[in-house]
Amino acid sequence: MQNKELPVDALCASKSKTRARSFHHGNLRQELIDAALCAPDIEGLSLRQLAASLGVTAAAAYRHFDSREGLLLEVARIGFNRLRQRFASAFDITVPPSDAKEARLRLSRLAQAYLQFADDEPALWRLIFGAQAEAYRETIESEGNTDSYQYLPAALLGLYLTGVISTQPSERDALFAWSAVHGAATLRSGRVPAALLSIPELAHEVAERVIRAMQHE
Amino acid sequence: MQNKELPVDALCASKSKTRARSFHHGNLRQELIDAALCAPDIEGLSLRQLAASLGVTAAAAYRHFDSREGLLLEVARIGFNRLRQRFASAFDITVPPSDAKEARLRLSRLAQAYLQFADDEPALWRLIFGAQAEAYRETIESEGNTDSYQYLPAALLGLYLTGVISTQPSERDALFAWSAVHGAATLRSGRVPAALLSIPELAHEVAERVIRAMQHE
DNA sequence: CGCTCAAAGTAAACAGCGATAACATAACCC
DNA sequence: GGGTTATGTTATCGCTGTTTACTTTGAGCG
Repeated sequence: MQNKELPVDALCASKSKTRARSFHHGNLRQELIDAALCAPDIEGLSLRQLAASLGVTAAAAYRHFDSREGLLLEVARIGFNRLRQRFASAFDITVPPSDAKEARLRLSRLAQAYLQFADDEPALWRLIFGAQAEAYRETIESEGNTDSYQYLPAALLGLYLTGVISTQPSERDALFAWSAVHGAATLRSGRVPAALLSIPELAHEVAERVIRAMQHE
Repeated sequence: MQNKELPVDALCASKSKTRARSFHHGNLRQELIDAALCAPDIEGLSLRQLAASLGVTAAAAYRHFDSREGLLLEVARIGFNRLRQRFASAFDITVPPSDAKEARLRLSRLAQAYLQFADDEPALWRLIFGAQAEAYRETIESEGNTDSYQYLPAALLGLYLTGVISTQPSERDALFAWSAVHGAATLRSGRVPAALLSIPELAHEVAERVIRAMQHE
């Protein structure tokens, strides 16, 4: 697992590196992935066009990937990693929240990470939560990459430990919270034009509503 | 607009009608739509295979549709209509809810309609809420088919009128409710294996949580 | 009844796609 | 340097959506 991703930089702009390598491309595998990451519609991209844009034949790609789906799987892997990194930036999961205010903030920041990811990288978002999402998810989870699922339960538990909610959060609580945030991201991407709220505002609102829904009587 | 849909019958099973029409098929347009409705993956279906399954050349389909997308648009139209019919069956929008209990039930039944549609017709669900959803939605809404959007605001207003919630529901309330239900449907289809709750139970839970989230202090 | 004509099918072709096989080149290692 | 291997290319296959030109059918009408 060689994570060369580095920052979420905008290397998407630079079309050709104008390096003009003679025969061996030198870095084709990574550049195919990078180019795919930049595509406006990752699921719908053409392997031939992608290869051609790197000045290479389509067949060359098959030295590095079993199939088109194999490339997309690799891209999806990066997508999941980027989302996980955003979760990790939302709050430090290893230390408990100091007080109720911070516990609330954690949930809000988690929602914000989710929404911002969908907004910043819509193509990647559609890839990993779109039609083929299940296949990618299964494959990638089977490789042990499941720690993304820790953050939401941890955030909810923090609410309980700081007294924001009075009962221990259940799996159904987590599922509802996830539903609300995921639905908000889906609706925001495309459906609602230009959006009523900014992403931080929306994240805050969704988080507060989810918390309120957990405060039984 | 000739709505021949009729019931959501299981005509999907019958492969060939064994009618053996000589040259003119007689009903090709409708049968193409019907066959597409039965496909396990509508977005990914092949026009050639679809035509062949009806004993007809692919080019014949172009007598009835501009393109493959044109056919899918027609299928999406039916999808939106079926969803709207399910909404209409959830409650009678022309009469206000009699009491608080019925107002709550209305929201729950609306959520159930949404979830049941996603569960009963997953391919159709993916088509109208999937990758190309925006395009279909825009086209179909521009034809005036927007009354599906009345039900959720109406249900929320009913909650206000019967005193379940104390403030008039805003557009953001509706957006959150929609997010929660849509997210639940998305997560349920595929992600959560076999599901923790039955659809009516899930619908009830989501509705109650959404209501609770609207009951500010 | 027979003529006409438009509607609705066919067959053949095109470009583009993913994928494979056979071949060519370049780099690396001893 | 020479053989091996990694990594390219070219050619080809079957499939796709789509268009063109042709053919068949059925319905209207004098």
